[in-house]
Amino acid sequence: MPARKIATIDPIACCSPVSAVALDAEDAELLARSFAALSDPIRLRLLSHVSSSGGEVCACDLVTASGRSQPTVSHHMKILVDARLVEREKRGLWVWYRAAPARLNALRAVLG
Amino acid sequence: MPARKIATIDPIACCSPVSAVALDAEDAELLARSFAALSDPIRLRLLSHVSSSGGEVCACDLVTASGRSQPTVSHHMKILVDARLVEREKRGLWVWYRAAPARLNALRAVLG
DNA sequence: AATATTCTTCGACGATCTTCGATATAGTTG
DNA sequence: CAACTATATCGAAGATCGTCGAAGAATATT
Repeated sequence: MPARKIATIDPIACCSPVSAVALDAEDAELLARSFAALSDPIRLRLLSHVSSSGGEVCACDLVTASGRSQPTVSHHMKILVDARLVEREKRGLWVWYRAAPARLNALRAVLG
Repeated sequence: MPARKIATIDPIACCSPVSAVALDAEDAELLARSFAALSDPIRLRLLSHVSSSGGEVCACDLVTASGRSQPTVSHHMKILVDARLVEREKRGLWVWYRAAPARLNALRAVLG
């Protein structure tokens, strides 16, 4: 089995490992966007907070935990949701976040 | 064995997986800097080019392969070197790069 | 020594990012 | 319906980033 691309179509696992084949421009763009979501310390702590909670975390809890303003947390969580690293569910007035490990697994696969 | 930190001292493998324990500010800062090195499509392609070559790649080769100016490539390669993702060796007039997989492995461990 | 070559650093410009106050939106409660 | 609450969006200020031409540093050649 040649070490070619796994599946260019699949937006979750788009690329073969970095060390296997040189990335084309489109895959690089997609991957860079994902890693950009992880390139901010506040976002990493927000993601870690959600992931390590085991279940769901309320947005209001993230505001107090991160020490940033509410609009700032909302902005960062939107980036994490758009990157498919966390899932968002609104129930009543509150918004609940939970980890979406599939994309993290894909990124891990790309790294090696 | 509790799922605490692996080794805060080690700059290579600094952190336990994101999903295990909430990151502190210092670890998040260090990790964010590493992921930031991967958050640009040009850098991803440069890294991929070096990693997939199997051995060493000359800087001049990277300029033609990336389609960017020579100072821009030098700038990006410096970021990758500073992030310990590639190693640089100067021999005569030429600069050679090779992959440094240890840091990539550490980042992969953090992701899961 | 003088010249040529390869790469790094500098300086600058435009684009993007982070941040937060103010405001808008959606949903609840009286 | 009106008041209230949790979150999202807007607008702006300041910081950081990507980019490249120009200049500088290191090394080889003649």
